[in-house]
Amino acid sequence: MVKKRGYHHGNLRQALIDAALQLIEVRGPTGFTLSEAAKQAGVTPAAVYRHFEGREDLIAEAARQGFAMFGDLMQYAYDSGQPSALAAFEATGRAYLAFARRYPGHYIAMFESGISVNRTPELAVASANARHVLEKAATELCEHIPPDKRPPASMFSAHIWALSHGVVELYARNSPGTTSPFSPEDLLETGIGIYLRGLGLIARDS
Amino acid sequence: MVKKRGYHHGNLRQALIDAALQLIEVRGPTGFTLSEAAKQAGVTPAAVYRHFEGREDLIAEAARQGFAMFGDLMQYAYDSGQPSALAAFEATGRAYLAFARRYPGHYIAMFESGISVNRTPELAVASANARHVLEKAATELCEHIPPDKRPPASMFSAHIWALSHGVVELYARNSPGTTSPFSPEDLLETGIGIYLRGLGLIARDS
DNA sequence: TGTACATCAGTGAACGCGCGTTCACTGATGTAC
DNA sequence: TGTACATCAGTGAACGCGCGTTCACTGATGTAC
Repeated sequence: MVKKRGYHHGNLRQALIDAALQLIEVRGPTGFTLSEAAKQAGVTPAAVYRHFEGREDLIAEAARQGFAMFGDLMQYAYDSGQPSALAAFEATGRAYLAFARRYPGHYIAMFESGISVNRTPELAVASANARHVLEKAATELCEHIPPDKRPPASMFSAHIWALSHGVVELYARNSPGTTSPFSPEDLLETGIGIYLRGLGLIARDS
Repeated sequence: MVKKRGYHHGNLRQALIDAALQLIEVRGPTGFTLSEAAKQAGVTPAAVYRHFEGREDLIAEAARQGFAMFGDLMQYAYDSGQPSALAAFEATGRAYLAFARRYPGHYIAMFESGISVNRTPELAVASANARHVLEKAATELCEHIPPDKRPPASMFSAHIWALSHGVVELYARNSPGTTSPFSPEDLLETGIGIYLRGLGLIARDS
């Protein structure tokens, strides 16, 4: 609970977003209600309308912040792997899963809340930026493949995104019944490893 | 609308399930309400309780039927590819996507509705059966890999399941903004192809 | 430094709504004789 | 074949609930003079 400064909250806008994220994380994308987020921020539901147009707008902003962090994290990981295209790519993949693990509320708001990425221009920009980081890493790595055997970079990155997302959804949630003897991190790392070997990007025995 | 036989409906139970599936497909996993499903089946909400314990129970049964069909479809595809382990495996993968495409309501009820696969014993069995088909195909294909380079079959099948699920969620929905120049079918087929090449199961140039 | 005043972030009551669920009931169906 | 009756699938009214949203308001804040 944030320390209140008397009548005015101080930073209600962000407090509402944080409350929303926590509710989404605990109760799932459906479990979020505007009223409850307001209550958790110590405020009347009506106060929300000073800062957001409504319920959807609140989720959209939470998702936007998620995409912004997501993009930054992947960008940072990408940079940390440079100048090796392979290292940069693998770091980016790991960053994907790390983000989903550390910020499940954001991840759910971004991918499972049902809000369109085109709902607001800001959200669309943040989402496109994040996508671009992964695509850049994929494009760069693609250049190490002989052109005649090279898949389109957008297909490459779509494969990796799909694999990462699938691992998160099926194995990194506490989704009951869908357990696996392997950790999501292991699954993603080995999966990407085999995939890259299939592209001839890493040696067969490494 | 099903032809009614006077006062009694005839097959209200299945009509409710079908209505639920259609609503889930159109409105998303959140959009489903018991009342609306009842209305669509031409019946009072209270009538639902003659056939189901409540809202959750209805979704669980819809998901169970989905898993049953899902398992059957993959089993059929698997059989159709025999005796080639590779052909059987690839057919099973294609069947995964085909199911998600043709029965989106079932797919959503199964994987996105938030109901636990352990909610009822019948649901758990149906889900385990479906998983088993994919694992069998993976195990069989694994045997063509030299034991020292062979990944555990459960890891293998987890990779494929994750990739398939990711492709469905990100590219096979009309999820706005997440478009790709490639069809989901292409994405999954090429993705699995590269992956299998990485395992040495198909030739590098095929 | 002190006062008047504009701004605006919050209140609290109210609304209409659709939800899931319950209950006593009714009337169609099918079976025993 | 006809009748009495048990079964049970549906009705319809009612419930309490929490939701998102609106509105006129109030009182804290900060600025101009």
